[in-house]
Amino acid sequence: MPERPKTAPATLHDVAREAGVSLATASRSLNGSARKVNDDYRQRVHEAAARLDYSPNLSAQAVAKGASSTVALLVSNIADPYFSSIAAGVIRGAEAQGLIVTMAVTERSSARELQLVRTLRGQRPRVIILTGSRFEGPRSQDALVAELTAFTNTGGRVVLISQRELPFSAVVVDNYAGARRLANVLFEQGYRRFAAIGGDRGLMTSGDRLSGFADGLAEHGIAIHPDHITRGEFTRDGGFAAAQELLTKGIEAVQLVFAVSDVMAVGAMSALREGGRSAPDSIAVAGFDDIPMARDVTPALTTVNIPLEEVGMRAVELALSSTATTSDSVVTVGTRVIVRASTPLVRAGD
Amino acid sequence: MPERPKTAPATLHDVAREAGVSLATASRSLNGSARKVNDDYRQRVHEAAARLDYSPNLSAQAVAKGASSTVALLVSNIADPYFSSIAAGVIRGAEAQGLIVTMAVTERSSARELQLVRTLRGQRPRVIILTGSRFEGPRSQDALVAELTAFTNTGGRVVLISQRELPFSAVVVDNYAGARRLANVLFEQGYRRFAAIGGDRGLMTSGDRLSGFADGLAEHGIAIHPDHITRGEFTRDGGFAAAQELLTKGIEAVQLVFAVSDVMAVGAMSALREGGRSAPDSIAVAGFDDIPMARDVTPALTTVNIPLEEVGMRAVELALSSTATTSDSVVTVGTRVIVRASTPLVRAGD
DNA sequence: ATCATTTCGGAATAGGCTTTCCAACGTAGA
DNA sequence: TCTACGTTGGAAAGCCTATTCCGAAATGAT
Repeated sequence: MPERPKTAPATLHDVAREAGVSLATASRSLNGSARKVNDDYRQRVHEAAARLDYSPNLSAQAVAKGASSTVALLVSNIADPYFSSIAAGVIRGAEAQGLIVTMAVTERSSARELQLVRTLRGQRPRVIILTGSRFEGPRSQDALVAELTAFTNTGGRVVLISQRELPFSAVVVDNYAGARRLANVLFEQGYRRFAAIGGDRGLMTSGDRLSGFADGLAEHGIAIHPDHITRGEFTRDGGFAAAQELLTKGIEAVQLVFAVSDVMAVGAMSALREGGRSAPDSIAVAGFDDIPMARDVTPALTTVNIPLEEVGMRAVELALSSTATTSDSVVTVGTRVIVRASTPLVRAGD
Repeated sequence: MPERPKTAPATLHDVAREAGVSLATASRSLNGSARKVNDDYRQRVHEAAARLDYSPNLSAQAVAKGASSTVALLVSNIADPYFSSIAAGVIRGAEAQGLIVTMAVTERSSARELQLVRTLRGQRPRVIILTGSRFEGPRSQDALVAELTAFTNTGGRVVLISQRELPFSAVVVDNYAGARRLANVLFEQGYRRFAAIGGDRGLMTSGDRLSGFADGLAEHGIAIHPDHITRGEFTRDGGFAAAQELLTKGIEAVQLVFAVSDVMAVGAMSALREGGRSAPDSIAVAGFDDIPMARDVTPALTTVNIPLEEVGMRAVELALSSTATTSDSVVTVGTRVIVRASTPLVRAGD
């Protein structure tokens, strides 16, 4: 039978009184303090705590200790499978260390991102993890860097995911190499004439994947015609629109469309289908990320696997590892080309 | 140029000293206090704060005010699009109220759920939101109810999503009615012979949808043969396995498979395809939830739309609305049948 | 010009917890 | 039996902020 305190939560003070011990003893009993307390007392305190439904006030603990037990995570859009997979990894990694995750979404706005970092910093989290690729360009990030630096100066850790340009630790994906290898694999499957769908100009992830892909093709003396590269938002709808644009421009001769992310590839496949060029029969499509959904669309999507959940876990580990204390370190996770039904072998003479 | 405090974050005290005012004045200047402070002072304080990279300590504020500014959200699995869409809504709703969201994942384990509620309660969040349907059954939830009751007794708000059995406020989806309507629509499209895939027995969401569907068919004198109902985990793989089981049992005559969730339906489509019964030509498939992905699979999935993001927002609003203070209230959100390519019209005589 | 009000800065207290410091106790060694 | 030392409980200080309570200054009215 739980009590009915009606109003204020039980405090440690209440527990101490109920157990007939001092505050200090109660505190030492209920958390793993360095000092021992007599088993009799321990027990009395625990019983009293149970009786009062006591739950330690984490905020008060944070104030007293000067360190909270949270990890702050910023994502562009939690409903996007790319980010939600990373978030799952972050949550798992944090939990392994007994930390709680607080999350905020930036909606891909730098202004919001800055604002959120400001707010989140107030939580005094142990770590702030930023995902979602930044825009290139010199000055655009100054305020953010200043804010993050202030945070690290006071003992906080910052980890960037998939972003190496800012002076902080990072978990990065070798987008360039992955895309390059993808291009090679596709060439070997017989593809020769390509189109590409990128993210907004200046988005680094998109840029790296695009140039990796282009360089991979260049190894075989192939170039993508500039008219066959379109750009859109880094979303399903962005991919849809970009593919429509390709159709308008005319891609009759094109055999395969490479989209720089799976969500864009999925949108593109829908647009292509509506435009009468269904994959895989009329045109092939490849993506990047290997989000869970890539397996289940029809045709299943050829893509470059990133161990998304591992990326999230690694970010937490990196932040908390001692080496990260002294200097910024970068962990690179590998990628793997995954060939599925969306890019069948090209018949000779096609 | 940010300072280099090297160690401890600047405190309000530091700001006050730097600005040459009292602690009280600094506090009143930096947050929207009820009392006014002279513009000169305000300015001085703000400048000092900027100079010191001051960021208010949210934990300390929470202790001083006796109320934190966080919302705690529990989901089964954040990588599942159903939950990540709801989470997006919760985050948006919380942000509208200036609240921060902390998230934890239960992995569908009651034990973990209880444990997490205990931990989260320590945050003294304004609201705890639980998603993921509970299992039916009398006593299994006692400990959880006790914990949540202790929380509400001390002024916290609890909101359940898609769950009406526990004595707390809830945002519920009319699963029964939606499934029933779906059955009617499918009947009108000409379907007569059905199979169904459910979640684990005892999972309420699954049960409601299954019985709604069955009742909808019963209105037209149709029943599903017991052999044509299988169950699996509430995941993509669960749907895959359940569909395989259906194939084994033999569903030659079946025209349409209804899965109680879209993720299961997606898994089922894959299994059916592998088994030589591709949708929509060889068999039709319908799901429930209308996750974003439902649009993009091929064939696009007929399903019952739930405004997932709205559900999340509503949960926050409900928790914070004054009416919820006095008694537990239930908000029901409507559903809408969405017909897509996975359930084409049945040719007469088929 | 005087008195009643209002305005607003500052000192002090509260809030829940951790931790340092002190003192009392018990044990062991001589 | 006496001293030295390690244990362990308790009192109190400290963490950072909000807010109450005072008092002084400024304002307005008569």
